[in-house]
Amino acid sequence: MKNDASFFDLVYDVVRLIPSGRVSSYGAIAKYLGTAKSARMVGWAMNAARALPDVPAHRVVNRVGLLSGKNHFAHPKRMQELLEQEGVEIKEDRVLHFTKIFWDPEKELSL
DNA sequence: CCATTGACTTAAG
DNA sequence: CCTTAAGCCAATG
Repeated sequence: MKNDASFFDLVYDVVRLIPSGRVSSYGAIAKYLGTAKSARMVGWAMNAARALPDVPAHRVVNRVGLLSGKNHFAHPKRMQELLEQEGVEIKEDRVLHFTKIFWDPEKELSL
């Protein structure tokens, strides 16, 4: 059996766990995976995640709640719309109440 | 193999 | 939270 637990697969696994109406950050996910300094790699993984329907990449934003990845979606507005559909308020491409709806895998999963 | 790039983060101002 | 600078690591050319 080949456990091809690639970095990407691990990222997908965490991102899939993000509940609706919540958002997480690349750094938080990276840290959870043990590669805290490779937050960029999480973004890179997300780039590949576009092909995967199970990976809600729109719930992953940067550390200040900025929709840094919106430009990589089908349409730049897509990410904001998806988040708003889940009850996340967006203003100027930024998540409102970011600290409140922020979902940290290290905290939420280790409780 | 070396250079560039990127959906980031942190530190300092 | 804004800007500038530097660090980080994998993929891509």
